[in-house]
Amino acid sequence: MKNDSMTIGKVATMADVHVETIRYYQRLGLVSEPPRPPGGVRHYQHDTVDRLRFIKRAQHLGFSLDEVRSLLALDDGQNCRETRALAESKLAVIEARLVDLRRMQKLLKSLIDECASGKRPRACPIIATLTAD
Amino acid sequence: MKNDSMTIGKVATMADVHVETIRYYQRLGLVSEPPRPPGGVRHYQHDTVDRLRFIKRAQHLGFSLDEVRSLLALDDGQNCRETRALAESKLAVIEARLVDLRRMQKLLKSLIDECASGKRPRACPIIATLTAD
DNA sequence: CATAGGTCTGTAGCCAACTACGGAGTCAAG
DNA sequence: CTTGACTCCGTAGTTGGCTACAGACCTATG
Repeated sequence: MKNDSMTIGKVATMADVHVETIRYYQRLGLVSEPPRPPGGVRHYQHDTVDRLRFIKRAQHLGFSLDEVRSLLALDDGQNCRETRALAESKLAVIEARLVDLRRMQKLLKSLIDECASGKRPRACPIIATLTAD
Repeated sequence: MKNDSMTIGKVATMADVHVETIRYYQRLGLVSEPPRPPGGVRHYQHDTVDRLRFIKRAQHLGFSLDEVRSLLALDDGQNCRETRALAESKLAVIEARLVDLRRMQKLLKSLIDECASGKRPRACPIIATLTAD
């Protein structure tokens, strides 16, 4: 039973961000600001919480707020052709990151195995994982 | 036929970073500074280039310089028990990121497909991809 | 109906990660 | 052996992404 009308403080708590961060995102246009009822305070719907969570997760994956903006545009966008082109370019970025992350994952796993089995003769070449073209 | 002795400018070009960035990393201890021959300039080996590339790639994957430092410690570290614990915690981080990235990838793919097949009835719920717990 | 705690607006400060610059020294091509 | 590009070292400035007030205004609760 979610109350679909919250003040900014409640939204902040639910999305685990500061109130000021929400306002900052509003200034950047990443989150929209509902109209303020004359002489009252703004009320937000639950989708604002989702949007904030999305932003935070995407940042964690290495996207800047500018990149996040264009990811969000996929959600907001109308034009199919544009949306598709954007989605394709973002997909390429994501797939490149997946490759790098999988390399790191693999390397860490083998490092842990080596350690576990007592060997580990020399320093492990973790740097080599991400230096290939 | 790589010349294994370069000045800082050459290293910067090869790693595609600014000279100042290298010095900055040296100050942070992420990259070591070879001794300066009296009245001369420092010379670097190719492994510095690798190290710089690694740092940049890792940053792109959402790791801060502090986190990068501990990844590099895996390469430099001697103690097997420590190394293993560190590797395990980094592995967990990486796997969480992989999950999020795969979600995004999947969503973008289906978005592209929908667009291609002419349908796409309503806005696509890209935000939903990363809002799940 | 008072009052504590939340909201609003604006502006200023902070931290990470660079980036730029000044002035002196070094070096290599011509 | 000059000259132009590069290095060194220190310090100051910038950008992105917040974070912290200040002072006025709302609003829920007892």
